[in-house]
Amino acid sequence: MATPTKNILLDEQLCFALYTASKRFNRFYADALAPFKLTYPQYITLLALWENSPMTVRELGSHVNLDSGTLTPLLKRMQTQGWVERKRDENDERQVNISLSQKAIDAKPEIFAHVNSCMDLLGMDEKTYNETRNIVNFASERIKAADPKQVKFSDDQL
Amino acid sequence: MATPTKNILLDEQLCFALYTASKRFNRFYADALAPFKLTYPQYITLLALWENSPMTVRELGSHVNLDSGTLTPLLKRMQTQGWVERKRDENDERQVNISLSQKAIDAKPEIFAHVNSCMDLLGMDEKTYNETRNIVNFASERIKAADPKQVKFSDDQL
DNA sequence: GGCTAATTAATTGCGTACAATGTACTAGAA
DNA sequence: TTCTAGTACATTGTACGCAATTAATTAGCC
Repeated sequence: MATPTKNILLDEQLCFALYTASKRFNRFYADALAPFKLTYPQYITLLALWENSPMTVRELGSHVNLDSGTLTPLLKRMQTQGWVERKRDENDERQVNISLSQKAIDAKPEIFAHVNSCMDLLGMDEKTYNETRNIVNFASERIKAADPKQVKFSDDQL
Repeated sequence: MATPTKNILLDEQLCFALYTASKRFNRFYADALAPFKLTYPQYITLLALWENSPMTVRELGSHVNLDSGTLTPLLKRMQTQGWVERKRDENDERQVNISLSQKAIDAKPEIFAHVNSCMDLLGMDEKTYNETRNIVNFASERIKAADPKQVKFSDDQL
């Protein structure tokens, strides 16, 4: 006889926990970043650029795990709002270099200070925060490595 | 003097870890659910309905943490594909009752079995899986409780 | 009953996500 | 040099996610 189908409850799912937590953080940052009119993906784009600017769209995408289909319109909006500049590379015209605007450079301390103030609301000490992140990253690596396409559909018959 | 602005590195952020893990799980499930032509939000909608059907759009939304702006088009697509039925309540015509189709009831064991097979790929034992979920949920509750809107923008001057 | 406030979905508009495709460009082989 | 891959970005199409608005209905109050 087939293995009895284990029931799957929504609230017991790790994926649902991550999905929900990610959405909540998204809303949290939407509020925290509202004074600067930045969205969360725009904020992480700035974080990446503050660490290293300029970068090509490709380099940027590898840091924030987004492809050009997402980044191109996002960066155009950020350009319109004066956060970044987009310049096609003179040597290799396939590439577009993304650099921080003066506004973004100037706003960095202010944004950091405000975001840090908001983070204090979480009431998580540094140890808990770091442990949580490490555990999430551990699971994340496992998910990344797994490839469901290799699971034969007939496996349900086991 | 002002508190020195602590630097914020992308890879050290809990939010980024959750954001990335959530996207990876999304892709994981996109592959795992491909044989059934279901997306991840559609799958959690089915999970909720398998636990309790029918439900109104509002009840369903409170289980999966989505509002009608997301659910209405999602449910219409699921109706088109034969997973659910949508019927306006006869007593209170403001409400729409969502119920499982026979197809969804019949497919449950098959979907559970296949998803469980895919989950085995993660190579996480039950203890690790549950601990990870509990830690994520703990952080999630903290995020939910925090309200950045109450942080005065002048806090950066501290 | 008739008026008003609250409730519930649906709609609209904007911003991601990402697969698939298109286009411009570069570089290496014949 | 011409052909051919390969690379990098842009575009298109589909599907969320959610705030804000609208529309329909119900319920409370006089």
